[in-house]
Amino acid sequence: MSARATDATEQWTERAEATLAAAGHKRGGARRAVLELLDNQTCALTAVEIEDALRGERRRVSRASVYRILDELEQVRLVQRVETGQAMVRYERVCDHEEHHHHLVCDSCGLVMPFSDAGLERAIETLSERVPLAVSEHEIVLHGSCRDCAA
Amino acid sequence: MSARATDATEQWTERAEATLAAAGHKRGGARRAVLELLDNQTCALTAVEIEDALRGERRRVSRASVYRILDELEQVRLVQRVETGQAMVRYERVCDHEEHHHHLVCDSCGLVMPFSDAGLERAIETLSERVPLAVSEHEIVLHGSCRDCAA
DNA sequence: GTTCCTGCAAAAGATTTGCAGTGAC
DNA sequence: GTCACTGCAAATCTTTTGCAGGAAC
Repeated sequence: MSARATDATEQWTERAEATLAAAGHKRGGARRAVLELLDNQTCALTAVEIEDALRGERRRVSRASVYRILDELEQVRLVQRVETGQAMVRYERVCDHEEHHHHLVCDSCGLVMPFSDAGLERAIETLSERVPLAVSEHEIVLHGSCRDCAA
Repeated sequence: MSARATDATEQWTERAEATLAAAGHKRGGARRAVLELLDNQTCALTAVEIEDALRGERRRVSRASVYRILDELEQVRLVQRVETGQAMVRYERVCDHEEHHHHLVCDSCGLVMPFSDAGLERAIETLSERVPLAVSEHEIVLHGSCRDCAA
């Protein structure tokens, strides 16, 4: 299932540790666990989901550490926030070589799915040059009902 | 400055009260004050900003009421949430006859500005038919530095 | 040995809820 | 008179911070 656990993606964890080391950080077990978990996700997770997943799979990591680690990673652009209007912020890794994507949110059951669209990216790019803001990032969220909930 | 205080927009407050009445609500001073305030905004406000603005301009409204009123208004689609990644949710009125718009957020100073783009809307519309979600709404936020902060 | 990493407990901030009194119909 | 509206205070939930011990370099 997890098509992400390949050489190409293992590199993200490695790259992350290298980037952090270059920024003067030391290695640590909690952060390593968070990195490996994020590296195997297909979509964005909340801090609580990360904490729960780690408790089951790898090693227990305190919630405070999860937030601190996510914050560090966000600052060096290894992860990005995703605001889905669900009261909690979601986070996912950023992969240069991977297609930029956005999110679909089912307002009934809370399901979050990724999607990408070249036409949309083009429109955003063109537009970015016409607005009174030096655009560095953009976030697009489509809300609605997923197939299960719409049925 | 406030180009919104026209007949066309006054109608929003009226329409809102009518919609609420039809849904079985009674009128109330706090809600009226919130409606009138929202009707005169050019962009989205947070609950705290609404509370502060009302304390100065019209009448004091408790924060709990602000949240309750915004929630009611959101449910009947008279206002919509705007997630700008600033820890607090923003709200703005929904106007059928008005151009659909999205938001620019300056990550340095927190400034929020509206913008709209027909090409972008077209791209979203086309795309909406190809995703595994019955899309009811979409939200687009561009992040970056505003002119003052970029200087 | 110094500096970063981590967990725990407490704090902070936004939003929600319970309850009682007031107002609309 | 009944049911909705509102304010206040308390509760809840997410996220942040202070502190102390342990680990990395």
